[in-house]
Amino acid sequence: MLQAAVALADEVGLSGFGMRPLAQELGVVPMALYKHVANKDELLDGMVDIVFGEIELPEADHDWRSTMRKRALSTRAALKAHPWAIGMMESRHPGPANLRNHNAVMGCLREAGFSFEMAIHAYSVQDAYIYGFALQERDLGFETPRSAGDAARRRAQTVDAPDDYPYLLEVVTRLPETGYDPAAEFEWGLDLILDGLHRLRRRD
Amino acid sequence: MLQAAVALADEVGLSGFGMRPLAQELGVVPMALYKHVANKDELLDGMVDIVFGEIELPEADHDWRSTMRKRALSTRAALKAHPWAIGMMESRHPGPANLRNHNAVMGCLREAGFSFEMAIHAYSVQDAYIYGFALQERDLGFETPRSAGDAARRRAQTVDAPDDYPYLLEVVTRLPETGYDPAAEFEWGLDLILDGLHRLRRRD
DNA sequence: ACTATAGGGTGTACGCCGTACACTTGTCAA
DNA sequence: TTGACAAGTGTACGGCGTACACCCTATAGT
Repeated sequence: MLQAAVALADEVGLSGFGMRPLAQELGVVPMALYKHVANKDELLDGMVDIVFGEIELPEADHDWRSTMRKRALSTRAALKAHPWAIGMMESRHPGPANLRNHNAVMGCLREAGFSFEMAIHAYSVQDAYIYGFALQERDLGFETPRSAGDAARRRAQTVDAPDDYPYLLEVVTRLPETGYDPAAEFEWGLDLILDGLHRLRRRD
Repeated sequence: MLQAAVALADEVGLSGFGMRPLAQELGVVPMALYKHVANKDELLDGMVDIVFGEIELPEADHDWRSTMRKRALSTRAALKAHPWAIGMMESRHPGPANLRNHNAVMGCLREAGFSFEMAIHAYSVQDAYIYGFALQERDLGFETPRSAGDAARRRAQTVDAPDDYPYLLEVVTRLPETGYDPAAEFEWGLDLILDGLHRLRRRD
């Protein structure tokens, strides 16, 4: 049932998702769902934990940097597959997959020699970047290099007086040419952050 | 009317916000609102642009780094005052304040000598971090040092088997002691990113 | 073999939501 | 005086989450 709920939300988005559509999908009357979950909120909790379960757990036998890098890419992949989850990953009652994930990430940093304060800093900046990037990617519609250009052009056409915004104009004209690649963009920022953490850590 | 809508959303949150409550607040019947906006979506567009309007515009006469730092702090402040806007800043039809803001940020970077590609990178990583941090701050309930500790403790109590998650346990026990300060945390990550950009820029 | 129990599905109904559509009212220009 | 137009009103429809009472069926205990 949770699987069906996730699949439905993937298809129709968060706004189209609900108890009644889900019931229909399962060939059942809406109230039947309430035999398995207390309410819609609890259902969403379970769905978010499924998404957490799709994120690769950090493994202990690599260096912290490549481990963190892998889990960042994996997290982005999960959020890309389930865009409806982006705003809910940290806001809901945490499930077991959520706890395992956070525990493993924190464990990776601490075992790598990060001080407690430093580990908190590192965790915070990485997660903020990952979630924020996923949010932008979803909202701006920059899915692929091609669609990024299309989205940029579409935005440009809705602007009344483009000449008032010369720098924006440059973006929407040059971005399609240069072939913006969201995956590469994500890794660029991620590496900038990991570089920064690497440098600061050596100073301990 | 837009002002009233923003104020109401600030009070009751996005879930409690709607045409009917807003109409009641204004002492008017719900359908009266539709003389001023086409629908709820357009209303939200306007509200988001008000939030954009509260973000200080970068000024041209400072160096790029302190300018970007100021606008990041200002953006966080606006998002903190209007948490309901966090997931909507880049997803809706852009209004004039939005365009002015993006144009000014891009202009600051380009005038400071960033190449086009580099400016895109810099913009992307900064905005992802700002929006992501705001999202986490809202969802985790880390408003002040004190409430951050409370939130951590509360989370800890809802976990079934805390001993399975030793590193998580360390977080929820030590965070309240160390006096986690979200504002300081935000600036820590922001400076890490700005440092990275500064270093990369010199290499051009 | 008979019955009690419980887990899952059903049907109805209530109060929310956004909003389409037809109507009234107040104001000001021609 | 009249006509147009901006602003507010009332009713109604279809969708939502879900409370509550009911039913069916499979199993367990006697």
